[in-house]
Amino acid sequence: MAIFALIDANSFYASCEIAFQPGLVNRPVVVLSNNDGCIVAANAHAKALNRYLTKPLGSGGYRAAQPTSIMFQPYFKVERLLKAHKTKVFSSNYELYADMSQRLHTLIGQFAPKQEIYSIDESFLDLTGFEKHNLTDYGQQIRQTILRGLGLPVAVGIGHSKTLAKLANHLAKKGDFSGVLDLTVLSEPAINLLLKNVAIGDVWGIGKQLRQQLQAVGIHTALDLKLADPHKLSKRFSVNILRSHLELNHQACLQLDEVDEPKQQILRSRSFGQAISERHDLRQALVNFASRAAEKLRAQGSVCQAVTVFCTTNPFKPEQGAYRNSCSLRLALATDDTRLIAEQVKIGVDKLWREDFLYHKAGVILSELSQKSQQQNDLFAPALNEKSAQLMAVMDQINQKMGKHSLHLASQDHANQRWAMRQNHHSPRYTTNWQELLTVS
DNA sequence: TCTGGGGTCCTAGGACCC
DNA sequence: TCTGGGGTCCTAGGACCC
Repeated sequence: MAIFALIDANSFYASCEIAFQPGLVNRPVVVLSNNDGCIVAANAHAKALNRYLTKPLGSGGYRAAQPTSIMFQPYFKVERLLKAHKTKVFSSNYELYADMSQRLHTLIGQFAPKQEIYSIDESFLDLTGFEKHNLTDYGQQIRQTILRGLGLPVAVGIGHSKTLAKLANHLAKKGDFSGVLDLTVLSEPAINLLLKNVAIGDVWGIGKQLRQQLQAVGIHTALDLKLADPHKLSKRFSVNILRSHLELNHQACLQLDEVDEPKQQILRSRSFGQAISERHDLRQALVNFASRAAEKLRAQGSVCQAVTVFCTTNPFKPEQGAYRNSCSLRLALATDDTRLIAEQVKIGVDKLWREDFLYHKAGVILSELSQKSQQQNDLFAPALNEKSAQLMAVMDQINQKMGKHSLHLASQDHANQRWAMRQNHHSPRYTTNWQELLTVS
């Protein structure tokens, strides 16, 4: 029988910050999204502040106020609460988190021949054939290695399917298991007892909508889904639910995905630090996004044939006027040249632009991607330009060596960006920038 | 004043074909 | 007068994930 492990860092972004400022370990710590918009990571001390929050009553007043979570709360709404409890607040420092993530996955990978890097802070391992080891001890070894090597706390969940490994990981974080839970050695009644206490919405793949639909047919816990009649499930729901049902019954439907497939679309979007009211600024912002997207495109060796541009006003301020629109453009020949993509973006901006709106967010999507190495010339399109490839390669090299945006298009106008992100609580890039190394006094 | 960003997969429905 | 049915492909939108 297959055995999967899921290793997952506890509140990863917050833990990365604490790793470099260990004095914070007993204080609430939160990390904010771009623009210091809302809370995207919180350590246990910060999550404990949940008890001070309650959801407002529904408009009918019939629903009881429920405690809610500080996760994903807009920062300005909880700023006072956080301050009152001496919370350390960080803007997101993705350069640091990405570097820590690489180190984390490298360490995890040493514990099994097959690894799937599932997200910035999660890896699956294939532990099939490791049955003769004590896998709980093995999980503890993984935890110790990562704690010693990176100062990051992780939890380890083990089961006969990915869904069960996820679920075990979820339970391992909760307390009674010292960070490691191996379901493969538990009896069926013992497992069922655990599943009975997992809400259906906490099962991997069940979001808000499906949770409500499942609850409506009497499925409230992971155990309910495990014991449900598969025929009834497949009549009423999509194949995903049936798959979850099987996976909860120890039948692995999802395999380990070892190879890192190239992305099928590349998206770069941002909310602006300050709303945009001039076409020139929107164009400048979108050309900047296009430039970053094109870098990512080249980094995975792809070319794109479609460019989509979108923009929207602030959905939280409809009184300022609401407008959102998008525009897709196709290129005659797929490309990875920043200049050609930027050209399309400018055309898109002119199509989308309406006077008298305050633009709050915009983005660029590159799609219809294919591998550059397999690209064919089109009889009716301009021939592939070798100089373009050389120029882009030089641009990428210089920017990698000298820092982002060292070399950019004039229309990006890098010194003068009124719409740039707000980031008032940024920590140093300890591991990726010589100017920002940790100093020890 | 201040509300994130980047992805994948699935499905329904329309266009089109024979 | 009577006006089918089945298949494929594509796209938009919804739902989910972290």
